[in-house]
Amino acid sequence: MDDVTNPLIRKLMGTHHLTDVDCVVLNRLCTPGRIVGAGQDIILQGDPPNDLHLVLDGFAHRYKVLPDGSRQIVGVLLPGDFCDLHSEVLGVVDHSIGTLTECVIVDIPPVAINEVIERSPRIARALWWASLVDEGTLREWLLSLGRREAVERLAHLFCELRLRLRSVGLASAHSYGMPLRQTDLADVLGMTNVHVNRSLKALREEGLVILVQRRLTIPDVDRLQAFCDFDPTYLHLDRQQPADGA
Amino acid sequence: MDDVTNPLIRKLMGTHHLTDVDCVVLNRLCTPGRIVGAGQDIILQGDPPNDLHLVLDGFAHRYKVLPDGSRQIVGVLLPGDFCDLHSEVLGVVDHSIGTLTECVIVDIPPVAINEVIERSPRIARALWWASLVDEGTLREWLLSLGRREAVERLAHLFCELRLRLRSVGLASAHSYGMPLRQTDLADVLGMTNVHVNRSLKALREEGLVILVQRRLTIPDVDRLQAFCDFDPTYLHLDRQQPADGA
DNA sequence: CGCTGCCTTGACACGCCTCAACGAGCGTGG
DNA sequence: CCACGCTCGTTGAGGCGTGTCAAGGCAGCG
Repeated sequence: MDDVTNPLIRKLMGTHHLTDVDCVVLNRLCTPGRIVGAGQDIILQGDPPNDLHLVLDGFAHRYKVLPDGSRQIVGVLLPGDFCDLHSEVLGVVDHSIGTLTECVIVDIPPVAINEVIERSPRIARALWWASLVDEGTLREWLLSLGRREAVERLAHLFCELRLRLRSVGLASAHSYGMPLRQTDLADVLGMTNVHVNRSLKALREEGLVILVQRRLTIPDVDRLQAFCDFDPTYLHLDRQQPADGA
Repeated sequence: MDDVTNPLIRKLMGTHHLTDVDCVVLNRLCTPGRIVGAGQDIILQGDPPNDLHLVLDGFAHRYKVLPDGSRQIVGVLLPGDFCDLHSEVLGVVDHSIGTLTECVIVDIPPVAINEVIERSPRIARALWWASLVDEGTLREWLLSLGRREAVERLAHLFCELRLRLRSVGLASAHSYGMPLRQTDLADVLGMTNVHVNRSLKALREEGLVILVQRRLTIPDVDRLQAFCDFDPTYLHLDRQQPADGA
């Protein structure tokens, strides 16, 4: 039984081998977390690159807005997820990041990350992996938005969140806390809150999900996954081959 | 006048400083290109990681398919674009890659890339940048699919391709070769070929684009960009700060 | 000459959006 | 203690955007 409370370490160790020293280093990286209230922005589109940010607790989101005010969420950030591992290389960030619930956020100066990466090739590789998984998730979302119907999109998202939350110990086999409001779900799935409501109703009436009091329960995971054709490959949660020493 | 014919180098030099040696190294990396016919697959979903692939000429695409046979294109690969810089880290690839037109493809063994990256921090950074731009493009596409109407999506794609092709010298200010068929456009934009046809007609009748004989002309770029609210920031085509030596 | 691939157009159906109203829960203040 | 306002969820009616199905046109090509 490992008493890992740091979600980043927990996530990475699910697929990668890390030494005790690696864990200490990562833990130190995550030390001073600050609390950010729900619905606050952490980074605004157009900001110059600055400290990196890591979610230690709570739900956050990447989003873009159109001039007419409509919002599209292009990423849901869970505990253990980096917000902007890339901003230093890209320069001006091209999307905003904000909290969905109250969060614990760590601000990390770029130099600190660079040091860690240079010292431990294992951590470097694991972080690279995490960033590539994020990219793979974007591709899967694109498939959902382009080719799946509303009900399936919703079911697919629920399946994804279940696995991602499990990988940081925040979901049991059949249920997890789901703090997103229907409006948030709508902005993730490219639809309206009204239609999210109806789709949710459809899933409920099929007995596929139960969502009460911000807690989602999936009575029969296999059935839900079959319903929306969920294939978890894109999350790459299976253990990686040990990297041959650099 | 630089006689750079290698699209990868041309793309990277648009935003990054590379030394002459860097260019020689990159050129050597791209040497034996092979011709692949139109409509061929280069990588299939589920393949184990193998050589990396780079497009030297022609149009290729990343795509995913659903069990019902519908296809979603999750990336258009132009000359100078890597297909799978990431496959080694992720393991099993989670999407397929195929050609849209006849292409020249280079197969690069992972070790060769690693060597290059280790020797030149400038190249390493430029390649990292390229990979992050791809990710930013995914986010912008997600915004399009989720929150823009069909006509705007189409116009937005045309604007994006114009800039990306310009960065490798394959587009003039107002026009470029556009080999995608309407079915391909449909699979990029998450719609049907019939509706692509109608949207194209709408753009044509507005005088916003002219598409004849696989060549796209944009009479008034500003007007088209305004029409679909195109903001090129996400392509990060502006010159990067010189990286401070690692 | 008749394929075949791609574009084009029309009629109709359906998924999802819009607008609008109402209800439940909850903190706040009189 | 209850009225009040607020946020969020729920539901209905009607309309629009896009999909589906089907037919025909045009160019390239064996």
